[in-house]
Amino acid sequence: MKAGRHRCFDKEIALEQAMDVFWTNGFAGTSMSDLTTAMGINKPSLYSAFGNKEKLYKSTLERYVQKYGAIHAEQLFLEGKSFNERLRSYLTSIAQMATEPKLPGGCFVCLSTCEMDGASIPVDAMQTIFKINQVTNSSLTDFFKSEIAAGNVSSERSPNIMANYIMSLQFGLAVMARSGAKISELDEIITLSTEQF
Amino acid sequence: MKAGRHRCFDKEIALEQAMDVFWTNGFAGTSMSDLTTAMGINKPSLYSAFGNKEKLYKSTLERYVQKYGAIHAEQLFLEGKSFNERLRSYLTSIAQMATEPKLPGGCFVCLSTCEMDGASIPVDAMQTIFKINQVTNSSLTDFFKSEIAAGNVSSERSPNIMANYIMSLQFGLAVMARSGAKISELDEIITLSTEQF
DNA sequence: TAAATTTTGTACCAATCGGTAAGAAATTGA
DNA sequence: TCAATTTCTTACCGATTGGTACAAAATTTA
Repeated sequence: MKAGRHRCFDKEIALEQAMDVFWTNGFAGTSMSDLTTAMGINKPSLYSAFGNKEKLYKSTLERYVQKYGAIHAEQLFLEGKSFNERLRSYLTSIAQMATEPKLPGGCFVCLSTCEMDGASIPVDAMQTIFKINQVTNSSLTDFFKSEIAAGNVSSERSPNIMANYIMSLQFGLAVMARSGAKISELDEIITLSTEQF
Repeated sequence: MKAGRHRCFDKEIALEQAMDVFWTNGFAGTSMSDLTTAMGINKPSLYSAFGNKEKLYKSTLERYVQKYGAIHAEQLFLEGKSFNERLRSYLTSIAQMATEPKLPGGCFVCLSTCEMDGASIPVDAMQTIFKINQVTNSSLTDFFKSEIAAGNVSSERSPNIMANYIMSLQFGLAVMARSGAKISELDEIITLSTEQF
């Protein structure tokens, strides 16, 4: 055991609480006071445990991807389901998260991507967001490649174009959820948007 | 002619400059100094002409809808084009704006909608954004209703569901543009997303 | 128990936030 | 020319911003 006073809070729980604040208000809309209040700690404790506002932000983004990204991606590889069903499961998983009352509305990565263009987000954090989207895109592309190889989907469509289409769909669902769309409406959108597969 | 010193700046030009700043950085990410610098005026001139930060923000939103919304909507009613072509023209018009190098990335309304959930945007402004989306939705719904009545599209699909689908598509395209997607990629997404019509 | 180490709470820092008071400058109508 | 009116510039307001110095409190090792 290392010497010194013990930390009075759970670092993992505090990180998730910070994630909720950033997810709700965005980077620019979140103050350090908002964070310390939600996390139930003082500023020196926050800075000691997480660096600064930008580093904490990046940590919450990575946490978000790890906590939710994997769950959604799993739906693409469910056994005993058709290609179309798995695609819809993936989007439905995202739609459920985006409308879950216990969570902030929409998708944290989508919100962060929207904040990207301006000067309000530090360059380092922008690269983090950009990379997350890049990984999502290449994962989806790989998925469509293998599905084409397996003969589950027409080879006339480019895997990358399909990946781009699904990405814009999930972004779109997230924004719709942010503006108050119900899960039933998102389900209908998903059904309509995957008709051609 | 009214008495008193003349205004040294063009109110309409200043409003568009403010729009660009909000469109780039969002409401929370924009400071009054950002605005006065971009508009080339002093703070008292800004407050005298536009009220305060929130009122100016709402004015820029209304300006945005008036300046760009109409152009996009026109595409839906072009004569001599099929239903599918007109739908694609509508989305392409949005995609071109969202990727136009001279403009901030994406769509101002989409960005604002993403900022909605938190406490960073005043309630009054949130209602403005909500209303804009509501108008877009009902306009699209009306459009699909009349196209169904004209026999240009299957009556088996609900007009409102189609409107929701197109809205999430345009939001999705805007976010993709915000993260650096090229117009050629968005065009491919549009083609794929309108195949079923 | 004493020294070393770590976290805590308080109190503070310069800079910026949104917003305004007050007077100089410019323009009109009389 | 002179009062009335409007906008401009400067300088400022209290509050909040992100971030830190410092010492008390708590814990381990010796």
